[in-house]
Amino acid sequence: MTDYSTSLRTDRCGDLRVGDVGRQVTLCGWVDRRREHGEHLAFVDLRDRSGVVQLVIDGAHDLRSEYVLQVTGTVRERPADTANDGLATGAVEVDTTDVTVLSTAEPPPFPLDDRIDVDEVVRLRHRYVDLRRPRMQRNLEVRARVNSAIRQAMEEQGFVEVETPMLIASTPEGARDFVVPSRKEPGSFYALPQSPQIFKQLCMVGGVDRYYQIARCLRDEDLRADRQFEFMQLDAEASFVSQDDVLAFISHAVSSATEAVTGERPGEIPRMSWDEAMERFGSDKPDIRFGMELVELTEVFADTGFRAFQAPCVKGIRVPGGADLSRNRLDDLTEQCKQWGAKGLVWMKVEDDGINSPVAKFLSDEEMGALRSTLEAEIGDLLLIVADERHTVRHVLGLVRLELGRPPVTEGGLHFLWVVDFPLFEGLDDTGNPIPAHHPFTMPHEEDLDALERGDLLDVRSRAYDLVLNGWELGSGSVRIHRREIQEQIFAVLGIGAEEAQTKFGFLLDAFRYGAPPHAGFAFGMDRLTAILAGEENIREVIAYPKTQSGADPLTNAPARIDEHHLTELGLRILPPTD
RNA sequence: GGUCCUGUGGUGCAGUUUGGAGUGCACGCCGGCCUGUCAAGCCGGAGGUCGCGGGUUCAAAUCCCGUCAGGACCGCCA
Repeated sequence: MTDYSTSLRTDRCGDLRVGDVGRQVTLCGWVDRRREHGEHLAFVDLRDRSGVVQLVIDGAHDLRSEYVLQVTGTVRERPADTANDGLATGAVEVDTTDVTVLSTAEPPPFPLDDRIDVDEVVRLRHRYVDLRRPRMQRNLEVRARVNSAIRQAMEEQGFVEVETPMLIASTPEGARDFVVPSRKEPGSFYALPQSPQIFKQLCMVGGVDRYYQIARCLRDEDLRADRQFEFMQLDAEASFVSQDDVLAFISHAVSSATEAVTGERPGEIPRMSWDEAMERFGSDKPDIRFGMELVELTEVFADTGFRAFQAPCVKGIRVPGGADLSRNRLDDLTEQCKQWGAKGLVWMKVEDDGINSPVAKFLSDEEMGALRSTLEAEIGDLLLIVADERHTVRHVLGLVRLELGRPPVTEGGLHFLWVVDFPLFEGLDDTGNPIPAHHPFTMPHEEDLDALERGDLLDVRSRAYDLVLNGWELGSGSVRIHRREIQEQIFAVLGIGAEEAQTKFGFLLDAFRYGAPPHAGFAFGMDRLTAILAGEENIREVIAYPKTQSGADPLTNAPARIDEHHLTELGLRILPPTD
């Protein structure tokens, strides 16, 4: 039990219980609420990180909201019928004899009440006030507990924490780098790390056979509910291991973090192949908390006369009870599907007297029957069908499924999932070169080395894997290539020549010449894991000082201009805006 | 780069569809009353560039155009 007493206080407000009755205590905290009954009786809820306790004050005091107080008094049991069951300290109160105002305060810019959703930019501008709210206190605590549990879990498994630099050389692949100008070498720039990827692989060559780091990563890409410019990853890498070993290490870590927050350890995390995830859920990060899976209909319409269904792939989803969606909503949904890349969306309402759909007249009775039985349609359901190239159908229906079925973050439990057997390449670019799905050091699946040899590149799976939680991609990893000839083969199919490879990745390739162990690793986003465990839809809620969607910080007004002489020193000049 | 939603006293909202005086609700704030409240209660009061700019109109929070800010999403994030 931590001792929270200090020179200024004996106890924390929220810790007082019936067992403390009779004790004289000194407390420090903020005025949460006041209930004044004239000159001779006032109730003041005093709040600190631990919670609130009711002070009973006799005599006049000018105590306003958010004043910081030090009070001394005696803990006593509340009179009969005045206990507050809704409060942890509700059985007691402090009969206050001394009150010292440590700080006065202006009225807060917004109510410190978790029941009211205040505009986020107002909260961020006064984040120091926002952080006093129980919700934020709790989220920061959840975050700290997750961090601690992850560290402990990695260390239990023999991982060594190694710190890697923030000022590094820009690497050409991947996300847009944040850059930092060099003063000593004007015109040259450092990049801030998108991840410690190369450093951790160098650690493997360096004999650190189990590396981990809770690392800050920075990517200059557009922000989202689950993405900030800077974010924290558990980054890990191990030597002399297989994919299964890595999955076990990371499963242990996320299970420990989950247990630390919820008190319950999740069972073994199931695995699903990338192909199955795409076929059944239309996503490589399937949210398996709910059904509405994608159902294959290509065969049903193999000989159809309906032109819109004469496509390489037809799939549908059944929305239980969705027949009451309005025509407007369906039109919006159809429009959205077009924006997502489909030619259109076919909807059918299953009603008492048959199928209600604008396209029903184009389909034969056999097709209708087969459709209903394949989708297991029941009266009151809505059926949504997309026909197109297979990847488009999966993608669009996957988004439709989430749009219509995704539960709130706090519902449906915690469903971790390993997605394995990713393709090595996700397609071909305009010049016919394959696009690596992961990074170019990802080991091809050993069973698919023949296909790689033959040049059937899109059939080659990789030893890459993702960890998914409730439809959020927590992170990804892979077995790395440590053999020179396979690396050269990959570079060759990627169209990267020996010289280019040397320029881009020279120091890693050089390192590999000095004895590279087989190794594999993983990294996952701590903010995302923490948000879901805290029941938040948005990682900003678990970050003390986040940025808005445009990348600004309303608290400090970053980003900001810098002085001319500062620019000059760095050899920089700002161009006029172009438009 | 794109689609959609939001912007009204300190805070949360209604009002915008169908133009007619800044019209309303709740919280907070200020003052008064109040000895068992706990989202205390009662009485009174203050507080507004309806995000900003332009247009239409006799008249704009309301309609139109532009712009800024915030949010959700697509693209992007090897």
